Amino acid sequence: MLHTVANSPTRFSSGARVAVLLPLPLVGVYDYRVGGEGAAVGDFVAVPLGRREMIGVIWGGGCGEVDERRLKPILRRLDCPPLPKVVRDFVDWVAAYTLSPPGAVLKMAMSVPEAIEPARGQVACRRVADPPPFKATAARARVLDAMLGLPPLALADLAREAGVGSAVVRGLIAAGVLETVDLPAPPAFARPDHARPGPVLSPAQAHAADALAGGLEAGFSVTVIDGVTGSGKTEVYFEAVAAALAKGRQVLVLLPEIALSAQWLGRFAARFGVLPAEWHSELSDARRRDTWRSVATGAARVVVGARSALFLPYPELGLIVVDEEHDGAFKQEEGVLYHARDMAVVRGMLGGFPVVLASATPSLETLANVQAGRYRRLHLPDRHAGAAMPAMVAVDLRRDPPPRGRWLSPPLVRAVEEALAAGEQAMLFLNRRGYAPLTLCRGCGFRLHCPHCTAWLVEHRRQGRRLVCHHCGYAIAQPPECPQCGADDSFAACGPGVERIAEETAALFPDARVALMASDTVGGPAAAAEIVRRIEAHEADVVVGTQIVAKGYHFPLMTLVGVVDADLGLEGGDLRAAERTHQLLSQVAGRSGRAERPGRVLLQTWEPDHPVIRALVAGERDAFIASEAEARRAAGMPPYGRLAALIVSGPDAAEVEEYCRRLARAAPRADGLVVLGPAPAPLALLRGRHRRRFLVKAKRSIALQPEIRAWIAKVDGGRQIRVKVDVDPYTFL
DNA sequence: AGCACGCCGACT
DNA sequence: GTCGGCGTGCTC
Repeated sequence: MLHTVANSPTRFSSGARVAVLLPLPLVGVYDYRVGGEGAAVGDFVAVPLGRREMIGVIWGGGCGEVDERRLKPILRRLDCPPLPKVVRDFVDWVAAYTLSPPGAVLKMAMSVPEAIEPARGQVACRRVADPPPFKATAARARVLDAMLGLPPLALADLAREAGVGSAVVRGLIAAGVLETVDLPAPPAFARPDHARPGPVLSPAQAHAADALAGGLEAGFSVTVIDGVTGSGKTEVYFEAVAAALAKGRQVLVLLPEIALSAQWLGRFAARFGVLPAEWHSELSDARRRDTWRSVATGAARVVVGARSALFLPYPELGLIVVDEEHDGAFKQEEGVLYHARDMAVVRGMLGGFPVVLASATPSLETLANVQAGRYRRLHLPDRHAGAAMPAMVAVDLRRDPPPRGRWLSPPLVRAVEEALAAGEQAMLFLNRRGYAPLTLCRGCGFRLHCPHCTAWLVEHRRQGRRLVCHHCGYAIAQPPECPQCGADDSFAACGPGVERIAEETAALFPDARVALMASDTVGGPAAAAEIVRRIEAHEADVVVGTQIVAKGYHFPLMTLVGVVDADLGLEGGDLRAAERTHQLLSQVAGRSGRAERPGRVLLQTWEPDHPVIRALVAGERDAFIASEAEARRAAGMPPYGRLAALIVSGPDAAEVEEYCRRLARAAPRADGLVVLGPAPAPLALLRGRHRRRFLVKAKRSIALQPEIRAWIAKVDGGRQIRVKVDVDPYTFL
C-alpha cells in the first residue's frame, strides 16, 4: 500500500530510514538506509533491488514495517535535479485515481532510466589523418566505409551503422586508425521569444486572447476555447503561452498526434522564433534523454507533446494547453489507463496554474463542466479571414447507390469530377485502414479471423497481400486455398478500406494524382510532414485517408470532402459513438474550403434520418449536444454519473469465468451504485487471453476508487488472472 | 518489470 | 547425465 508520509521531514541524514519509490508496478514504496552524505525527499537515488541496481525516488520517511536487518543501503545519489514536490503529488494523485501502482506512474515520469544518470561525456570516433599501416579486414573496411559522409558517431552507433560488433571499432582505435574526440554537448533548447510580435489578430481573436491572458494571473482555472475549425484558436492560445513565458514559467502544449504536427510546429516557430522541445514515442533515446533533462533543469521552456509529456518533471510549469481536447487519442489505453486531458486539469490544480482546452468540437464532459460553472468558455464564432463553413449534404445511398463492387456513389463521383475540373483538391474520408475489412471464402463462407483475438483479419495490399489483425498485429500471407473447404483461390475481399477506395479513385480518375494517408502508410513524423507538404503544394489531387487526415490541417485548395461511410461508428452501442461520429465528421468537414473558396461536404449514408446525420446536415451542433446530454443524464452516464470498467483476463476461459462468478458474488452494494456484468468483453479473446468485463456505474457523489479497491481485494484470483480497472473508460474493447 | 528458483524434454 | 523451456514468486 502507498504510505502517505505526512509531516515527515524532507531531509534525512546518514543512517536514516527512507521510503524509495521504484519505477516498477510494485504495490508501494520500499525502505532503504540513507548513506554517507544524507539525502532529501525527491532525490533520484540508485538502490540495490534483489541482485540488480535500480533508480528510484525518495518518497518520504521509511515506515518501519520491514525488519532493520533486511534494509539495504542507498548506493548513491544521482546528479540530477530532484523530482519536484508537485510532480510527486501528481504521481500519487494519478495512481490513486487510476488504481495503478504508484511505481507504474513514476515510470512514466522517469521515461528512460539513462536520462537520470549524469551526462556521460559523449565520445565520438574519427579517422586519424595519417594512420599507421594496419591489417585491413572486411569488417574494418565496412566500418571505414560507413564513416564516409557521416559526422563522427559514438562507438556503439558506429558499430551498429556498419553492422559489426563494437570490438571491431575498438580494434581500429587500438590500431591507431581511429581516434576518439569529445562530442560537443547537445544543443540547448533555444528560448522562445515571447516578446516577438505575433500576427495581427481579428477582433474576436484579440478579445479572446485578452480574456485568456487576464485569467492567467489568478492561479488555477480551466478555460475552454470553443471555435470552429479555422477560427484561429492556435493564435489565441499562443498569446497565453507568451504571457506564461513572460512570467518565467514553463509551458506544455498537448496535441493528440504529435507525429502529425509539422504544420503546428511551423506556426509556433513563426510566432516565437524557435522550435519548442518535442516529446513523443518516436524520439531517439539520446533525444529523449536530452529533452527529459532539459525539462528537469528548466532549460526547455515550452514542450509540445503527446499525452506522456504530461509526466515530465517540470519544475516551473505555469500553463498547459490541451489542443483538440475532444480527441480520443488522449486516453491512454494500455498500462496506466488515464485521460491526458483530465489529468492535465489535475496537474494544473496541483500546480496552481491555468489550463486551456481548445477544440472545434468540445467533448460533452467539457461542455458539462462549462455549464456547471467549473470551466470558463471563450467562443470564437467566425472562421478566420471570412471563409464560410462548408455546406454539408447527405447522399442517400438507398436512392443513389454505387455500382456493385464499388463504394463511391454517382453524386460523389460527379462532385470529385467538378472539383478536379476546377483545378481544386478533393478528400475522400473512410475511417478504416487496409484494403478490405473481411475476407471470406466464396465456396463455403469461411471467414479468416485472428487466432488470438475475436476479430477478422484485414487485408492489406500495399506490400503484397497480407492479412493483418488490427488488435494484436498478427499477420499472414493470404493462404492459396481455403483452410476449411480446400477450394483454390476462392477468397473474396468484402467491404472497403482506404486502400481499396484509393484503387477505385485511381480507376475512376486516371489523370488524378491520388495520395493515401493512414496511420500505417504514413511513416514517422518526417514522412507525415512530407505528405502534408505535397498536398499543400498541390502535388496531389485526391487525398484518400483515415481519421489521421481529420486533425487540424490547412489545405486551401481542398474544396470537397467526401465521407465514404458516414454511418461507420454509429453502430456498436458504444456510449460515445454518436458524439465521436459527430466530432469526427465535423473535424473532417473543417478540412474543406478554408481559404476564399467555399467548400462542400458529401456524407454517404444509408440512414439520412439518423439524428447524428441530421444534426450535421442542419449544422445544429448545440441541438445535437443538448439531446445527447439529455440522453446521458437520463441514463446516469458520464459526465452525469461515474463509470469504471473491470476487465478480467486470463489464458483459460473457464478459470476466468469462475473468478468472475466469485467477483460477482462479492460485488459492492451501495446506494446509487450498480455493478453490471460479467459480460464477455467486446473483444472476448485478445492476444490469447480470454476477457470478461464488469461495468460499475455510480452517482457522481460516490467515490468509485475505494469501492473498487476493496472489492478486488476481497477476491483472490489465481496467478494467471489479471484484473484491470479502467476508470472513465472510453472505448469498450 | 527483471531475475531467480524449480521441475520436465532433447542434446553432447 | 546436462542445457533450457517458461510457470511461480520475490525484490526493502
